[in-house]
Amino acid sequence: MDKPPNHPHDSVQLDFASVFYAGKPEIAATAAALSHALGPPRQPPHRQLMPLKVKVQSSLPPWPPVLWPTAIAGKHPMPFPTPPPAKKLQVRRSPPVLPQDLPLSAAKLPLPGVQVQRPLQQASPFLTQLLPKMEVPILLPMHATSVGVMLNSRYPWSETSSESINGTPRRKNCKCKNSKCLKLYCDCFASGRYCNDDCNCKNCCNDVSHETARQDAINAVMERNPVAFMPKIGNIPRHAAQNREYRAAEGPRVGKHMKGCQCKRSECLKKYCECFQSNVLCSENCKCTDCKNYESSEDMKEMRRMTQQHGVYVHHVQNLALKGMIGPSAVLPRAAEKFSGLSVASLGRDQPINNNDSSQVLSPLLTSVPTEDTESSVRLGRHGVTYR
DNA sequence: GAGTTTGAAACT
DNA sequence: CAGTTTCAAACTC
Repeated sequence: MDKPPNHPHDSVQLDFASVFYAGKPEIAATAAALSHALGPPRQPPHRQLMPLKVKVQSSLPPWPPVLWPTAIAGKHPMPFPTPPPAKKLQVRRSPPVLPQDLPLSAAKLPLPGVQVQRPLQQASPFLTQLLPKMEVPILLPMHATSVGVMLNSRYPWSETSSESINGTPRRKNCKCKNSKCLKLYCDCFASGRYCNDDCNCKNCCNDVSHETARQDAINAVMERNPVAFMPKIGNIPRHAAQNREYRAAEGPRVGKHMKGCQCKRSECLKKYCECFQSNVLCSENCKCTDCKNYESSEDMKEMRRMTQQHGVYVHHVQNLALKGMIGPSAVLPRAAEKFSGLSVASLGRDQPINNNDSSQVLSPLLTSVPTEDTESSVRLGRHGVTYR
């Protein structure tokens, strides 16, 4: 059994980075003001990522092994990692929900397997009044081995449930050979899990007996990319994150890949594409080529429909597309119809995002955007993306 | 099940 | 930071 962490557990720490991740830098400024009002942070401010720390009475047990509510966590309880260096983004604890979607008002909700006994609103009357009104998704980044980390994986929608969702199997076990399961190549590692007996990995160091090496690897990853363990899918509406029916609904999820994909050959219609695999549409974050993972793409619709209904990988659909039975020609008129009268800001993903390949259906809609070149036109559209 | 393709992660 | 290499999953045969 792992030793409890040596954390003071009488505080809840919000990190401004969370707010930045949520795309709300202005809220971060507010949080900074709050932080100032509540007193100096324990750690010196680091650039703009000055932590807001709210001291509250503690009734949390000092060391509950993080009991993931499902079997996702594998057979081992996740030990609380040792805190990374102060410059790293960190927070003391957070519930196992999609953090980008966690409003402060939801922080008081009891979550499976985790006791949240001290709602943030209780920390300060000021917070109580102000924060719930913000409707701000608050990220609660955590150490790389903690619950929050588990939200970062290639199967973001299977994180909160042990069962398969609409035929989508839950996380697979890895088969790593060379990475020792200590790099982000390993999905177990990337999602904060220990490998288990069901994995087929070799020379695995992602287990309790290699905790030191594992921690070093985590730190190394965080060094390269402080948000490496953050959830990859963001902008998920509050109700969606925890609503099983919503998650199981047919069609792409609402939300987007935070980093975006860079697919070149898969047209973002295969699981190579992280967006497609995560069942979200590509977004302005993506740098993909020949993307067909956008809302009105018939290819995408058909691919998803067949995948979900038959559980068969739908190369058939691609063949249809190649034969011209479905494809961009079917997309454009619809897009044109939808686009007419809409502002650039509503372009969204109703049309191909990236036209790096000029041979690919350069939509006349895009050329109608008054910009200097096509690429910038596309970018304008991307930044105006709206999701319902 | 072996081999190929793909794109993210890691490295230079 | 762009280009290259490594890696493991997805995919094909």
